[in-house]
Amino acid sequence: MSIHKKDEFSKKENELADFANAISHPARVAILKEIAKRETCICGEIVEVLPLAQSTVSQHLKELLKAELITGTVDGVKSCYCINWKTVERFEKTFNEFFKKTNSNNPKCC
Amino acid sequence: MSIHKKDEFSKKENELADFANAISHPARVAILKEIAKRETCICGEIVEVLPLAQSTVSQHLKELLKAELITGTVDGVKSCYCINWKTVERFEKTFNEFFKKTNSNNPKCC
DNA sequence: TATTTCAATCGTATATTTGCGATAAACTAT
DNA sequence: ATAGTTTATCGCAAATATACGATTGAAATA
Repeated sequence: MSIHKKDEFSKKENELADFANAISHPARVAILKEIAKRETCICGEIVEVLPLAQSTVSQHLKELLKAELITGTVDGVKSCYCINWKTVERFEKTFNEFFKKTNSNNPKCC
Repeated sequence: MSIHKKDEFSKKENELADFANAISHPARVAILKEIAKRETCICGEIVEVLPLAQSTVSQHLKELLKAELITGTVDGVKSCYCINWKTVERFEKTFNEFFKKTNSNNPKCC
């Protein structure tokens, strides 16, 4: 928290960076894809389709939860996960807002 | 390259993760913002507006270049940088494609 | 009740990222 | 030629991230 000077940057900059960080690992992208392709929540089964140990997958799920990209509930012995579309849309909006402000085909650019 | 099993995941998953990784640090977001807000390329001046050492900023710029998020040219003793809007748009597209496939307001979700 | 199953957490090893100062390389100005 | 600018790179220290096996706890089942 001292060498990584996150406090020196604005809230928006950190928000965008944090979100990006959540999907900055192929395993987390794969997990999201696996959850998103279902009609309902996914209960269990995530570990089986990933080339990673159960504890590792659990850690990645924890990070996705922390970023509020997924929601989780407990169903008996199983854990169920869903995409949190609200967060996905919020990121989309923040990203577009951030990058769409300026001229995207400036001839004066190098 | 062995402990981080990136090879085990698909090309698209890695592409999305790599892009996200490039903007997963507030300093890099701040750098992009600084470059994007100009009408033309930014030559020099980046270091002054960031709370980081020159060498650190240079490293972040290198990463943004690697991700092709910015382009760089040399103008005498100065280095000029521009946003590579093509990459920004490609990410936007990949991201939307990835997340828009499924129902975003599924009542069966937890 | 005893056993099995599922998933979170702990402990640990290794790899990567972040950050800075020092230096180098290349151009500019005197 | 010399001195000053600007930026990339090197070398290092510290922080984080990634991955796994082992363990734990809680619920399901025999």
